[in-house]
Amino acid sequence: MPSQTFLNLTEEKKQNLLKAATLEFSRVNYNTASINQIILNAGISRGSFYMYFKDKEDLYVYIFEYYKNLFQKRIALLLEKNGDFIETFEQLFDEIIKYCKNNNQAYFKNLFLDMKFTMERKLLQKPKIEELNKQKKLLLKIINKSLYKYKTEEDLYDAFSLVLMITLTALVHYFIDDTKYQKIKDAYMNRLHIIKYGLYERND
Amino acid sequence: MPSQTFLNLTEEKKQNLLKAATLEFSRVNYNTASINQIILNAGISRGSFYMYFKDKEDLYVYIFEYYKNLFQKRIALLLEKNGDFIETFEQLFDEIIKYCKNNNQAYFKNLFLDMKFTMERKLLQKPKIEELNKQKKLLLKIINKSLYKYKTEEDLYDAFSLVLMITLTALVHYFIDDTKYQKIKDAYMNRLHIIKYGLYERND
DNA sequence: TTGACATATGACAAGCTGTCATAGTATAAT
DNA sequence: ATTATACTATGACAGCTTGTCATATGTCAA
Repeated sequence: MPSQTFLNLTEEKKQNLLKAATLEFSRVNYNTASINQIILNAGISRGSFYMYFKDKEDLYVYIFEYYKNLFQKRIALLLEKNGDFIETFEQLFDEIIKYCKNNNQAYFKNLFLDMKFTMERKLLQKPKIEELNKQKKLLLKIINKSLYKYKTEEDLYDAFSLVLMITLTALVHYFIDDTKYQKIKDAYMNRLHIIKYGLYERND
Repeated sequence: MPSQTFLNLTEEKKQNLLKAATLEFSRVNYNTASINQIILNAGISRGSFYMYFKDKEDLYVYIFEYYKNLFQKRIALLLEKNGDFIETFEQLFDEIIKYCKNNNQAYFKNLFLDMKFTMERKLLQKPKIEELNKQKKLLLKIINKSLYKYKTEEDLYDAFSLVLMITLTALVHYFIDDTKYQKIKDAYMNRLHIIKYGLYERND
């Protein structure tokens, strides 16, 4: 979380630092990214940086959260898709790829390659528990329960997070070898198909 | 890949270094782990270390591969499970947790928390392509195709990797809050259930 | 014993991070 | 207009990191 000092800064100054940081996180992966390089990019002093952010991770998460919120809002798409979250993710997959291609592609590439399994949880969570529950409730309200076998809220929410994870993995695959969109999309669709109708022949 | 120099070392010396490294990777996560600390633990000189391994990652991967191979061998369990890889993973999940609890638990905790989405691919791959294909072929030979809707090798292999991913995620969840085994196991089983029989009510 | 080769060493340069005493700037109050 | 107060900016610094390299030591064969 950035300090109040940072938040008080003029929009210009804030954007300047965030741009400088994004540039560095585009150049190399998270581990290799250097605060030295960021303050050089931004043209600010070492002391100032530590006035604004606790450390590199603090800054990284802040930028990450921005995009996270951006994509999270698009969950509104659920309404257009009649509460079918599988179809929703299917479209989001393409939207996200398109967005990443047009905005800081290199940044997103490093982001997805650095993406950890633990992130899935971060993506599902708003910082505060009340917020989380609110989001969860909203989601469960929008979801068209009649579509699915599993009716309890817990089951549906877990199914939702499963599809989120599959989507994330597909995005990561796409950014590993960014040439083969169609191949990755097909594999992604296959996985969704399994989720929809199951893998087993028999149906006991 | 360690140098020939390292491989030539006596078993004792090799184990000494690997133990020292595992100790450091147990103490802190990968990023924070320090080569300085490792050579201190091992009682060897800086120069020697770089004689053996290119850098920290090189060493980390080497240790990782050891356990990877260990668990990979247990895929033989498929035979006992009549070629049902879902049931196979179900049991492997418990075996792996048990193993980790009894061996370097802290190391595995950090390993799983650091686990990236890109790892899924590493886990599916043997270094050489011929080896990979051999493994893939073997797998497809063992798998009981009659169980599944999807019959082509590509589809089955992708389904396999999907279940692998779900298992990995469950393991990561377990190591995030290691108290709640039953809760994580239940969620894992739910996910496998979805994979088996599908999520949709209708079946078109 | 000598050479040739493999292995081990630690001082070193170059880089990094986080801190802190100091300096500067803005806003409010007298 | 001047002082007080609070906020903001600075860069030198200590203490850590890594990877390299000239040098030293060990080992085996001729």
